[in-house]
Amino acid sequence: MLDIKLLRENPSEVESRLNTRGPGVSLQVFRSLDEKRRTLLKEVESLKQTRNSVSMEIGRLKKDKKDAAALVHEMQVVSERIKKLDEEVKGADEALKGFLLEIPNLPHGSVPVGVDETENALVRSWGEPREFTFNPMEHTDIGEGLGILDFKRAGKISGARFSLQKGAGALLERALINFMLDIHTMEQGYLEVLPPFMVNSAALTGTGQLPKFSDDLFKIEGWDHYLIPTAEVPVTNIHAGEILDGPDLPLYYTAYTPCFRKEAGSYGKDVKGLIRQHQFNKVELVKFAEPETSYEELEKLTADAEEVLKRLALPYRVVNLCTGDLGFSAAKTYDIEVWLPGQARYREISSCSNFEDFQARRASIRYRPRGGKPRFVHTINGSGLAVGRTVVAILENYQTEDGGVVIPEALAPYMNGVEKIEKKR
RNA sequence: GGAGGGUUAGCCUAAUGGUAAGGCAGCGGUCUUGAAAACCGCCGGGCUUACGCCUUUGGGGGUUCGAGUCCCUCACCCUCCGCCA
Repeated sequence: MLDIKLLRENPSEVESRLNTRGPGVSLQVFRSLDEKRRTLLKEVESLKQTRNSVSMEIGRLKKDKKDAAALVHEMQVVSERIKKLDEEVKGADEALKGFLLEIPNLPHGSVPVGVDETENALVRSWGEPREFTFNPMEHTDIGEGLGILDFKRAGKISGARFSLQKGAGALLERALINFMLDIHTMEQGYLEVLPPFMVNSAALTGTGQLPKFSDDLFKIEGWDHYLIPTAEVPVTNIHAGEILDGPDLPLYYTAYTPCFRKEAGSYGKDVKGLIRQHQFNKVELVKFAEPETSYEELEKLTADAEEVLKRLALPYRVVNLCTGDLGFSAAKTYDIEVWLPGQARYREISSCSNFEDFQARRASIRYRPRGGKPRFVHTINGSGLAVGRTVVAILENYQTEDGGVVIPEALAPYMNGVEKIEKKR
């Protein structure tokens, strides 16, 4: 949610910055709603002032055993009017809030202006894609060939966009989760949390998935609960409605969770394999920081996610998403894209964003600077990393000509002695 | 699923239906070489240049001139019973 004062004071600037995300945002509606609300508020507040003081007078008269009938009658009329106006104010409030909840965040000044992902800016790249002496396969063929990925049976159990991992395939997933969490907790200072995988609608509104993107979410029938689309939702909401101590900031959290997404509107895209699933595992990094340091923290968080790829010796690049490709709640986002030899292209494996105070305002997450008044924190999060896509990257980058897969050296301690996944003869 | 108890500001704790009291922590000041103690002030949110005004007792609704207080309802927490990995 944007600061309402900013919308009042600089509507045209806000409008033009929002429009770099794509056409169609108009603040006309806001102006009229806001003015209507303030007019109503003025009238009802002055009536309440009258009622408050007269009611006190009535109390005094009754105490002195004097007659107050005339004043009581007068206030009956005033109260009726207040009741009616209060309803109008409530209506105006809800309309205004509803409007504000659907306005996306303002892009940061360092975000390149552009229409779609073709205009994202390359920030850096790391590692050299391996030269193959044979034609590299896609992860689906490798995995099915090794008997560690079984999409056919996953389809039988659950349908399209689900997977069944077996043997070394299941172990690899579990090893990666532990590997990533260990780096984040033991070396980078994040506190591990294991949050609920179902959240209520208030939490989803806090981080920005609701009210606008309910189509992407799995809702539990008959409950006000949804499966989480990312650990960002439960972890960011850990501090919803709280005032944190300034000296405690920044706070670093990491969490492993499965994530559930409908992937509505992606029909035909990545239908094969582990790339785009209704359920996938992810290790998430979440930070709460003071506004003055939030962009430094974004750089550090992105580097923390990159470290995982470096340890696994997987080539990647980092791009700065342009305004048109930016997510609803983000002010700035770095995507980390890993090299996939089977597809001969880079694919997103992590998305690291600074939300500034956009989520903090929606979820009411504040901190008290030493001795000062409460201020909204800045929230930063990113994947560290998407586990399923890391499996894809390992299968494709470490494949051998005989159809096997070598386990990256750094992962060896987590693989119970398995050094290479090989075909059974 | 059933029964009972609870939710007041960052924390703790009051308030015969009469308009949220007090303490702790924190911040500023006086005093002090410095600190502590003591004393004074500030210390939920919004509007206002200001004086002030409105609002806030878990959420929503009702009764009333007036609700922390009475009624209804929902959420959450605690205790016990039932069921259960």
